[in-house]
Amino acid sequence: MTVTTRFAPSPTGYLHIGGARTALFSWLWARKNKGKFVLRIEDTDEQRSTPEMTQAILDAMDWLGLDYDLGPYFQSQRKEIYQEYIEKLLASGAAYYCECTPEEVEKMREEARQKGLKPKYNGRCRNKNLGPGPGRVVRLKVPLTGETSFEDLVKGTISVRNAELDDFILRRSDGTPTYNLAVVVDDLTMGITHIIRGDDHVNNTPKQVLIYQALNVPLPKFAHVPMILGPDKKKLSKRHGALSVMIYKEMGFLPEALVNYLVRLGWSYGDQEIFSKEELIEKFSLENLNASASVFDLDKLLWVNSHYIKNSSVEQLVPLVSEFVQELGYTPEADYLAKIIPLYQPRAKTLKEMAEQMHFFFKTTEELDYDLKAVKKFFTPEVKEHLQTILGRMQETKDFSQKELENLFAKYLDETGIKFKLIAQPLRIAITGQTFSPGLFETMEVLGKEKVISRIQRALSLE
RNA sequence: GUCCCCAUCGUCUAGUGGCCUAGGACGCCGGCCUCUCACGCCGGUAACAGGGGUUCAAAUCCCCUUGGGGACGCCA
Repeated sequence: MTVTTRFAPSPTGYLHIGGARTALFSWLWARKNKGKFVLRIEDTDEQRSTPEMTQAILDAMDWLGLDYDLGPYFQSQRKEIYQEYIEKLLASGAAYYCECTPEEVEKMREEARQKGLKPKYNGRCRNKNLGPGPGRVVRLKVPLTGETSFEDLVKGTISVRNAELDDFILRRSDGTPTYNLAVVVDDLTMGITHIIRGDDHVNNTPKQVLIYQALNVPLPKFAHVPMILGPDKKKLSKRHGALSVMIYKEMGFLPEALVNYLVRLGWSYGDQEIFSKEELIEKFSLENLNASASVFDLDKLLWVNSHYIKNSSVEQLVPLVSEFVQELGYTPEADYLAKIIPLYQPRAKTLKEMAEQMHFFFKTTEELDYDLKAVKKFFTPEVKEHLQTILGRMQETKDFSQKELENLFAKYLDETGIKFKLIAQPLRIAITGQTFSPGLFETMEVLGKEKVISRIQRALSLE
């Protein structure tokens, strides 16, 4: 049987970090086993589901590189199939109609709570043999005794006493199927072999197992992956910021970096930290998934991202960085950007940071803002004299390459006996306006003779 | 409240009864490199939640406690 996994988000919100990770695990498992990955949109909650959210989820998966083989299927378009299965359950006596109103059921729950028990429906209509009728729901007749258990691929055996469960609803009074019914029917009819999903579904699983059993069909394999927690160890939520994965794109993360980080969060392969996608497909396994929840650590993500930035090719980076640069209001030529990017690859943690740091490459000499405090500190009369002389020599140079510039300076230092340190910072301030930048010679070469000279001139005339 | 799940450095983790004086990574601290900021390199800091068992031997197995998370909808 071909391994088939699925990702089944409900389009009531953006694709968040936790969802992205389970999608990733499902995708990896399918790819590793040369199986199929199904995308299913669980939009049975018509009030809260929107096409915009569906599109946003699709976009996010696309950004992460999670391609699917089948789907997207929409639960809203599969209503007949659910009805068919509900009828089967009704016909076999595994399910029954219930006429209790929501208020009545709430009362039962309240009574149970009073007694310190788990709030449940008390099975009042279980033996009434009711037929269809307005306002009536269909409930599953769950065994009163015994227990329901299943093998979880990450957590081991999980079992619940049936007495803990109640006769939950399969079909609402408006005729729509509930989540638990729809999931089982979908997973069954789509041939899902491995259900890899979030931890928060563990409690639903016994109910679903009961439906499989009532339908008299074999169980798929289950793998419940732990939740991702915020730094406060609470479920990751809006107040931890950055919920949607697309926000990470906006923050300047590379999708490969996010993928790498997310996989390593809760999964490991010895001591290895960096994995290419191909390597992940080869090495991923459900057994190595950690059973406990893990805390999202932005610092480590940043580190992984900087690794990927260092190891990306300039060609890959140009279009990406270009977007961030444009956001800042600059529109450099791609060729120019391609020369600047290598200077920042070793020093930037995000693409956004990269774009922000290179601003002085895009400004004209007149637009450049000088750090006046630094100018005051470094531009002593002696230094200005040196810069003046060097300026003259630069003007005479034809070749403004890094190598030629290094020669020019070496010669000057040799002649005057001064240390490079004495003029390095002043020169940096003169050509970048600030006290930090990539190496001076690389910077000057990329900036070009004309700009370098005009900037030194402007800096010298500042005070 | 009830049920389910989980528990190694601050964080992600290695560890599947002896290789553990518990390894790696991020972070942090210190040093080196150096034209600044970074990168890089070297070194350091820091953990088996607690208590009982089982065993010649336990971070590893069992039980209890504690702590954390999740679920208890005609939401998904």
